[in-house]
Amino acid sequence: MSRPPAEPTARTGLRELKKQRTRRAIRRAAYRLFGEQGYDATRVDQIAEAAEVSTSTVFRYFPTKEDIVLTDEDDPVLEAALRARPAGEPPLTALREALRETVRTVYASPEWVAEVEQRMRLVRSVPAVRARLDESMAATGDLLAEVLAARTGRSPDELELRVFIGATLGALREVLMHWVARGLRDDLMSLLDRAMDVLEHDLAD
Amino acid sequence: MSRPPAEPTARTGLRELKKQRTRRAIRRAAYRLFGEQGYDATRVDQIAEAAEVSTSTVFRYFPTKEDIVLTDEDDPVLEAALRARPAGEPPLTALREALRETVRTVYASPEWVAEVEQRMRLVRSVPAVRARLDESMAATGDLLAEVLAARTGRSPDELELRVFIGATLGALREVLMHWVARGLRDDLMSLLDRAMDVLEHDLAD
DNA sequence: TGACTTTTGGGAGTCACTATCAATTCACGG
DNA sequence: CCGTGAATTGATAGTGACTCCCAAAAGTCA
Repeated sequence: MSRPPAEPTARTGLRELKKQRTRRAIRRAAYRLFGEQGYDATRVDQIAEAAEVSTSTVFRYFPTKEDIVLTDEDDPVLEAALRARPAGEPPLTALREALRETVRTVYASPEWVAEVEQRMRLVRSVPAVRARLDESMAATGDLLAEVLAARTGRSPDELELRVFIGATLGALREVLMHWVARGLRDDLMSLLDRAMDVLEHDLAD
Repeated sequence: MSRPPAEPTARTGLRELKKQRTRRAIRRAAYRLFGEQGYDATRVDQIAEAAEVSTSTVFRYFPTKEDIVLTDEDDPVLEAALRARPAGEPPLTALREALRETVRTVYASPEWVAEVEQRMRLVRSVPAVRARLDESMAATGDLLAEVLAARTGRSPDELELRVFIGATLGALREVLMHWVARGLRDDLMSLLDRAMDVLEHDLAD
């Protein structure tokens, strides 16, 4: 896994480091203020001030206020997990296992868990954030379509494939909503399993 | 089906009539301007002016600009169709038939078709409108949960039930997106059938 | 017709977000 | 270690959706 010298990810040292720091500082400040005063009552200026950057900088890092909440570093994990599934495996099994793997990965990092939980609480309470989540899930759908289409040699636009993905993501959405509605107390993996069982067996209940 | 005299829907004559007229005028003006200049380039002031009302009035009728596009009169149709299904019928069949019935109803009215098509075009091109559609589909999900829970004597919050609904609506969303992506040329009913077949058979393809 | 209620218009204000430009900070070869 | 070029930042001035508020207008009903 040696990297070529000119990676597009880690360009030049100090600059990139500071950027990541700023990004984190903004997120941290935002989460703190959201927790203290609520999402709507927190102005972007306040977040900027708390993070010790200018308002313009906040918008340079996050295109919208909702994006401060939803950064979505899970997509690459899901994609990698799905690509790692054996070629012969039926799509639903592959997707199910990839989702399980993603949950496992997230749970392996305590701070990641904390972040996800904070995020989900905002998803529940703030409609705008929820809307943004749906949008990002749609993007995830496009991504999954690409990967699954490549696996089976079909077109990523084929209706049957998209329906399959749409149904699965719709189910996943309900899992997340159910989870957060009950105060994140349930075991996410179990909820996911129950949901995927519904999809696998027969949807006719 | 005779109605009690004091319906909350049609309160008093002239007032209500004018309201409906204003509502329509705003929508008509908005659709026209959106078509001519695009959604983003159309300011709410312009819509107000074209509809010959004040800007405040526009916001009194529609809480957001996106809501001018999405009014969703289909929900009651869907609900009625679902309630009309025989009690013994398995949920997926009932929901499938209810959806078919809804599509049929919409297609029975040419102007309704025109409206839906215009709406869908904006859903495709404007992210904000699409987000609003997702939100309204979530609300539809809550509605369906109530009705289906009542049918089977279960709780509307039960995960399995919500997953079932979420998956179906996810599939429906893909149908709509597929339909609009191909310029609304396909037969919507056929697309719906193909999608429901995917859900019914096995999602494993 | 006249009192009462609902709806409307207009104005002032808030806040997320954009565009722009000068100042600062970092990268890197000499 | 220094100077030049590139990336990043901050400040400022917008824009436009949306809210609040109040006085004028219109509809309702006795």
